[in-house]
Amino acid sequence: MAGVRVVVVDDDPLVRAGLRMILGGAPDVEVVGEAVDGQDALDVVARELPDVVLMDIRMPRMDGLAATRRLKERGTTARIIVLTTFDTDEMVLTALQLGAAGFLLKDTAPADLVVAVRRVALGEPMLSPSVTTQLIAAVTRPADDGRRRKARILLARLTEREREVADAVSDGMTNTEIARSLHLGVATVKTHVGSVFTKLEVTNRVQVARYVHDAADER
Amino acid sequence: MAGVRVVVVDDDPLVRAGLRMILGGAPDVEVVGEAVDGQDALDVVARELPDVVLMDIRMPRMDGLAATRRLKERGTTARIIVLTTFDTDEMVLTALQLGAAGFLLKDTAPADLVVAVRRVALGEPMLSPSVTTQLIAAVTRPADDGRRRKARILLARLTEREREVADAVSDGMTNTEIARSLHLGVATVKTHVGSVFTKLEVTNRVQVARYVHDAADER
DNA sequence: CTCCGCCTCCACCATCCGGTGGAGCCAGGG
DNA sequence: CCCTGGCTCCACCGGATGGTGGAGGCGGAG
Repeated sequence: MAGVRVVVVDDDPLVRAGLRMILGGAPDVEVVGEAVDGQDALDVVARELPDVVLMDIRMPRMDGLAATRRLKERGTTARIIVLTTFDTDEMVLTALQLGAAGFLLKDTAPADLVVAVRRVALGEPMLSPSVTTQLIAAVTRPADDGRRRKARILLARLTEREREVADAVSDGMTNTEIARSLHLGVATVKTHVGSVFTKLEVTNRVQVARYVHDAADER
Repeated sequence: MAGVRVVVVDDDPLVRAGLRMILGGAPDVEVVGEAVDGQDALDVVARELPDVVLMDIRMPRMDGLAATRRLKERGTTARIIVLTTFDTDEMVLTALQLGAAGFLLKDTAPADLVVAVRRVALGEPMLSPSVTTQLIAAVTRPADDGRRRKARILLARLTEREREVADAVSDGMTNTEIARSLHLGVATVKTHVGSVFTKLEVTNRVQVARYVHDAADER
């Protein structure tokens, strides 16, 4: 194999030159093209069919995320590494959802950049540590946020039976259906539903459903 | 600084020896203790107060995930790297939610293992490529799963007004409240609620709330 | 043993819901 | 110009819901 073919996309000539120099130092990597914005990138990638694209985000005309989307829509085989100075949560998630294979900060060490290009060319992902941290936060955070905890606490005050009834209620069952399904009298169900309302401090069953769902959605 | 202090936890003596040898090759890393299972690990970590713990998952008595949870509960300052042969989605997410700083497969190259220990000691995360891939999948996937899409499609059939009413319904409001809040007659609200039921193919408002919630929870 | 909490049920009643079958108004498209 | 679809409202009805007060059984804590 002739090495990894790379296209560099950045509106700053200095950055392009720097990347060219860094990547040029690796014998198995070859920079086969440059683009100055997203629009340009579409053409260059179409012409050069590179293995990897190093894509800046902030660029005139078309930004890196939009360009990534377009490339993916066109079914490009090139793996895309997003390369930027800033790493907001939103950008990270957006880029990855668009199918970016890597997300690196511009403070990445030259050696790591080369490693990233090689790894991504092999189909592996490569993220900067802080990006990984954000990603971990993204899957960890939802595990315990505000109203979730409140819902848990309130639901914990329910007795076993009440909880069963509350679950049934939030499945959209009527009292009669619940009675049948739990082998109870309708009167009993109504009693339980009543105490659920009191304990959760609500006045109708839709609100019960909200609490149960909030407390539930385990991920 | 005297180097990174590491405790190795694995029930297999061969694995422990191997790790000791790999890490021993690095002058700035020192293996200060070993444990043969999770229970043991708690003691050793409490005694040695290491910077980093290399934790196997499959172990007798107490597995690595449980041990990680316990350590975190006790407010340990040690960063934990989970080290295992297998990487099921579930384990990865669980470990990270428990606060593991790293998740490495046992096929990791010795050099990378040392790098991981150093990076984790500095507070950065370190994941094997395949683990990173899973993590990306985990944050990308929820963007469109089964009943979510169905809910979206059904809700799309609602008119503007009906959608407003549906939202109000799933906030737990009564028809009268909705009427007031949207400056409508109660009769109108009832009409809208009726068509919402028809279009969503449900028979009561709790089920409407389910659809709206399913379609909603953007992440 | 007695009290307390939970579970089970009852009756009564006002209100809310959900279903049905209308009707008038308006804007956009054929 | 008429038809369609969305929005607004009306009346009527049976059944479901939510609120109140009460009662008996049962098991555990004091």
